[in-house]
Amino acid sequence: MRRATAQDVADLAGVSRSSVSLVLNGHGEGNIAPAKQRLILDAAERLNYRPNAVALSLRSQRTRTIGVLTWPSAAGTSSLILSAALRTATEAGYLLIFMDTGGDEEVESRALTTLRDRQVEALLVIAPELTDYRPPETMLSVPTILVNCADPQAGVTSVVPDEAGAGACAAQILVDAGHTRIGVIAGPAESVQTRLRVAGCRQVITTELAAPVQFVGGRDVASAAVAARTVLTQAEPPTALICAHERLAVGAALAAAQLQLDIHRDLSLVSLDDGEQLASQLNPAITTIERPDRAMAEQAVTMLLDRLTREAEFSVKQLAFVCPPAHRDSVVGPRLDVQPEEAASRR
Amino acid sequence: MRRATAQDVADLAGVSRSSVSLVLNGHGEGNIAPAKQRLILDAAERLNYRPNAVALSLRSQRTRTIGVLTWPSAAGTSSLILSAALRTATEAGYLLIFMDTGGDEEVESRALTTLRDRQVEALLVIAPELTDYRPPETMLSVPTILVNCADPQAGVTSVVPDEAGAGACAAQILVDAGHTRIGVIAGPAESVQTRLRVAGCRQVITTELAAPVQFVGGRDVASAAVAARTVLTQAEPPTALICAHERLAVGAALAAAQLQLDIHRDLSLVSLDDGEQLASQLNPAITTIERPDRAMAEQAVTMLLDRLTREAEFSVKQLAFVCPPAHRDSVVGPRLDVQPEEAASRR
DNA sequence: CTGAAAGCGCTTACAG
DNA sequence: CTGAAAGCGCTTACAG
Repeated sequence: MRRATAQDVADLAGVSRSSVSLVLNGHGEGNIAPAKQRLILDAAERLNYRPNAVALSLRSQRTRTIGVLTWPSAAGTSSLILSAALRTATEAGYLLIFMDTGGDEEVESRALTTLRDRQVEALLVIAPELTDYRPPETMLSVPTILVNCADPQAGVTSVVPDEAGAGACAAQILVDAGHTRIGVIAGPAESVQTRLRVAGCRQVITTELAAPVQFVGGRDVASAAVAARTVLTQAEPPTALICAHERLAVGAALAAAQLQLDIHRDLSLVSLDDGEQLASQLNPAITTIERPDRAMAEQAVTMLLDRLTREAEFSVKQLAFVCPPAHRDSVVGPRLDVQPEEAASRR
Repeated sequence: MRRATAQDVADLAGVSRSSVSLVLNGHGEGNIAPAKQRLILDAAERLNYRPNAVALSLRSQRTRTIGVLTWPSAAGTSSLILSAALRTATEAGYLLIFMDTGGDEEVESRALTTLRDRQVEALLVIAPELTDYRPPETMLSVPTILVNCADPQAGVTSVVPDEAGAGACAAQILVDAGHTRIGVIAGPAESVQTRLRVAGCRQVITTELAAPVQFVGGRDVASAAVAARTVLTQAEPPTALICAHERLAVGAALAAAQLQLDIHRDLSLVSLDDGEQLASQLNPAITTIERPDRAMAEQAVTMLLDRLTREAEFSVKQLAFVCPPAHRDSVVGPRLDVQPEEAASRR
């Protein structure tokens, strides 16, 4: 069954296509006789008429479509970013077309061509975790925003989490709680995201504490467990741990369990990132510094829409979003081993 | 800078639009003089001409676009399904337009209308975990496949994992290894996915073992840890555990660590699902039954494309994909507490 | 107040 | 061998 066109409506109502268009777009008043308006509305209703968006696009030269490029891969991209971007765009009447690059420049280039052919009005590049992104030349022809990745040359505007700030926040929480011996499960050194988080920790710890801090590796759950075990079994173990990622926190929790260390009583723990809602599912729930995925996505899409509708130029090149702490039950003051005389004096 | 149109190419080459179209679409041979063909090709190249896909769609009445509806929410949807669907569609020259329903029928209905207006040729409905899905009436006008969800009335074709088979497979692995006392961390009872997995386990265990099996709850990491601890500390504890989901396996691993139980030596563990690659990151890596996300997505898109290009009707109403086991290091035979005389007799 | 015409960018018969 | 015309479905000036 073919979809009804404006011509079908016009035929049924006994008027011309122009009249149908006028009435259905709210320009009937003062132009079309009230009786005819009713006729047209009824006919449209009866035929279940809806304008063909493709024809509309060709006519108006606007597709109301935003291309989304996942880089280096769609796998791993935050579904929170996706859903927030989706919702914001939909509410404004825009559609999102997704394409994956697979981290391959050749594929990326073809994807950009396809998107350009489809006349997308703007572009969003989304990365699973903060990385550098070097936009190809062709990208410049359409308003573009990078989400969770940034152009080192700052040629393209980006919306990113303040990862260093997040690391600093984590460290500050522990320092404020009174910890002086802090260990950091740092994660893979080649990751931009991890490097920034650790740098933020280091900054706070070294200035506030003037105490040595231990940075150990860990790239997945198992290796984080090993790293945590190593640092927790040495002579003067840290009283608190910072994990650069929630998976590392799972590893740390595993190590603590093996060592019969209670995460509330014996050891404090702060984790960066709770995108997978893993850290918050542990017992006790781990205090985390969250990545503002929803806010970043909303901001990016909103900026794009503003640019498209109001022709407003982007006023900033990089927007770094604060990562808010979620205080849970894994942080308390350091455990002071109670001395007999001290205990006595308390009475 | 405006994009070049076929008219621009025609003007530059000094021919008509028709000739440009003919040559650029490979119908030049025998129709257009070789010299003119060269002229046209050069002009197109010089102007960086690419046909406008919107105009093409209007003309051909084909948008080469598939709508993707995430249900009940985009958050949590497997990025593996997304990336596989993306790749398969892209390779065939099709585009994917995503819309989220947020689990709201009103929103879903609006999304379907929008997709219909945009003239999508087919529809994919994707769920984060196996659930029932009742397609609204309006859906029936375009070829549709449900991925990871199924229509109880079987009105719409669906591609799903064989969750019961996955559960059975997990149980069989432990039975084959010689375990007779098996505990199951079952997960939330209201989840279709979980219910089927547990039913599969139960089936195998009760027929193969004629031994009682313990099913305990667990809905997240923390509660799974509690459940595992309960079952492992009773009088005759199970020698092996099945977790209906990898998050539950993390909980079980935590409980085991607290109880100083070694997952290889003292306790075997099989987990369903490794979509987040959590179970495989533990130490030892946990044997899992994988969800065939990639295969399901490829199959669904391929069926849709076949239907669109070859007009082939769907021949099956439901495709249940086998969930393949990934054997790792968490399964060995049950630990037989070595009796002195037994040990002696072995010498 | 209303219809005929033009045009968005394309391709495919159809004349010549 | 090549160009003019028609038409996909729409809207917006423009005549009347």
